[in-house]
Amino acid sequence: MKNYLKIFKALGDRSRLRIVIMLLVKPMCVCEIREIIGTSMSTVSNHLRILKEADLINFQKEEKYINYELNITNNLVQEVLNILKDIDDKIITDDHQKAVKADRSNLC
Amino acid sequence: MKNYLKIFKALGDRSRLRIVIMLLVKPMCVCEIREIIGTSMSTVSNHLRILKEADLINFQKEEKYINYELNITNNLVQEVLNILKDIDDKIITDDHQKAVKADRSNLC
DNA sequence: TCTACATTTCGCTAAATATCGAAATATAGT
DNA sequence: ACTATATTTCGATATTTAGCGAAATGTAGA
Repeated sequence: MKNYLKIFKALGDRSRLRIVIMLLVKPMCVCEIREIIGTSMSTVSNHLRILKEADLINFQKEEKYINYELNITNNLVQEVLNILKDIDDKIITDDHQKAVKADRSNLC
Repeated sequence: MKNYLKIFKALGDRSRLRIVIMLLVKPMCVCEIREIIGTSMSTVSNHLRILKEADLINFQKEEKYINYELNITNNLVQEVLNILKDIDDKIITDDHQKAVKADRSNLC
């Protein structure tokens, strides 16, 4: 039950739900996510820690940056992501567009 | 996005997750749920209110009691319940057995 | 090794929330 | 209409949590 609780708790926060859905577009670094969510770096970092502990995401080093990505190797996460794909929401659409355009060389 | 957030927030609490899963067994009244969860009546009532506001459950009068039941008319709820069916957990199994045996005439 | 910079950790505050018992409400059955 | 009882609401408290800025950490590249 604990893994389910962690996932639901993680997704029960507006910022974290937005982060997970924008990672459907592509893996991103803390800087890029921060720019889209609009909170401080430390806050984003904390959200990412919680998402990681719920096993929703992973990270990978790439040059100077740490890329955060959805953990699609987890079956439960896959099922949840499948549900999230149906979300129809203006903020989510905007986030999506910003994620596509996100360019770390201009932000970080 | 709001409906998703409400559902995830509602399910991100241990007691509420247990309630939802035990309602998969059968509709139950506050008394019966209280007996299984083990908190006060008012706490259970509050959890049920939150689950109702997330559109996860409905209620129906039956004699002296109010039966709470899963709202399977909601598509999103259906998808979520489908995920929850896979939970393998001792507390959940125990709850399930207690729900089967629950007899309001001895409790309420 | 030094520097620049991406990220995390820490300490704090404000807001949200789970829980309780007591009081209020509603209603079924006499 | 009265009574018993099922349920909700209220007010209070303790815990959790989201957010911040500053300081610490880690590391890529010069």
